[in-house]
Amino acid sequence: MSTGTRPPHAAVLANVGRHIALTPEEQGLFTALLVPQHVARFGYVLRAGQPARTLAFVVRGCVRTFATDEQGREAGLAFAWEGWWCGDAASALAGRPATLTIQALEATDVLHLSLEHLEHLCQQVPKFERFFRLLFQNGFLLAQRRLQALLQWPAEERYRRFCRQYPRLSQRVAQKYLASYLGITPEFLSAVRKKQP
Amino acid sequence: MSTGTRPPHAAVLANVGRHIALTPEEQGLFTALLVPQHVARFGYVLRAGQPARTLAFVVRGCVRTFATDEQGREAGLAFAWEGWWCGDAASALAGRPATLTIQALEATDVLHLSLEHLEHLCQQVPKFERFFRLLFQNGFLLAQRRLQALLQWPAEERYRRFCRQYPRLSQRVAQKYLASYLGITPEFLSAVRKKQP
DNA sequence: CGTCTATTTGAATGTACTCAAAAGCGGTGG
DNA sequence: CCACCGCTTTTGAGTACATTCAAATAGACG
Repeated sequence: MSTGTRPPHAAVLANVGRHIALTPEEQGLFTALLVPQHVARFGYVLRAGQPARTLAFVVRGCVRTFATDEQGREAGLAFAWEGWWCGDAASALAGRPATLTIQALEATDVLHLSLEHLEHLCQQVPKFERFFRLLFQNGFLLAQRRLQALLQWPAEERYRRFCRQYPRLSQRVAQKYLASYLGITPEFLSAVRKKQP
Repeated sequence: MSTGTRPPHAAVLANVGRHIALTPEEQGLFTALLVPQHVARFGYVLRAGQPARTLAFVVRGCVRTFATDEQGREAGLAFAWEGWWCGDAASALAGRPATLTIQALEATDVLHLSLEHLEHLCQQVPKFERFFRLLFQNGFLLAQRRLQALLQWPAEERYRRFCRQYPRLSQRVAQKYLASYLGITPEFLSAVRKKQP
């Protein structure tokens, strides 16, 4: 008879388990390092200027990662929802304050893993090197596909492809955030949508 | 008294050595897996449609990696010169034919490491997991910075920043390839340059 | 020196942006 | 549960940034 409550780390263990097999002890080692955080809608998982020390796994909810330039313009870099990782890895690795902001678009629960803990973990359980290799490898591949999209397709095509690739997400987040991710203005996205419903 | 010829794998060992320390035996294991290739100017390290099985380290010369769309438009994704790695990792990992093309811009020497060998190597010498984690991590960070550039800066600004960041490279490669990398036409790059010499 | 390709130049065009205002929609409180 | 308020989306006019096409010039390499 189930209690009805899922073990709090089941989702992240499933995520890790997709790439490496862990013993129960290793699972314990790992989950002991995770720090849960609840973030209200429109709250922040990370703000530019604050110390960036962690990668965060989204257990529930949805966030967007963006960069803000001097004129206050926002460039949407990524979305992350249940089962995805987010973070300002560049700043965390360099030991510098965050340059990126991570904002919750819904009530969101995340698990933080600090980079110090990550390094420890990799030394104690070398399998984790592999996991994070695959994680960054995947992030790299996704970023490269997005580069290609920005370089060679017009806005309308980028929008259509995004909707095909992430149909759920395109319904889930407000259009202004989609526009920022696609590299266009909300007004122009609206015009694009009128043509392609 | 030196022979005047540098050991053929010195450059790649130095590159790996920046992140992990190898014993002489481990160095031997690694270099035994590398397959050298010489590519003439405007020859190809990899062509779209061919099997993509390797990552390649540039010992000498300079290459560009680009994607070609249905209309034949090229999107410059990366340059690689002495001391950098290149490859179509996405295709190689998926076991599918290359979608990217890697073209030599000068007479170039590369060392190929197949992904099968990479996996073997990681199992025999787990330190290599770490090396490739850091390699992909770095690639991810660079790709993310480029995304930000494309999303929030106009062409002129992207060009100026590129010249500041890679002054040598901006002299080394033809402008048409630079333009493709910056996401603009050669004609417009020419106009931008007239204003900012 | 001659050929071939890269770069420059200019005019016409198109794609996407800015600014302003109206319409729509959703979350919140009454 | 409904109505209101505020934010998001839509609409439209005017503009800017970047492209396309064509042709002239400059540079590189054999």
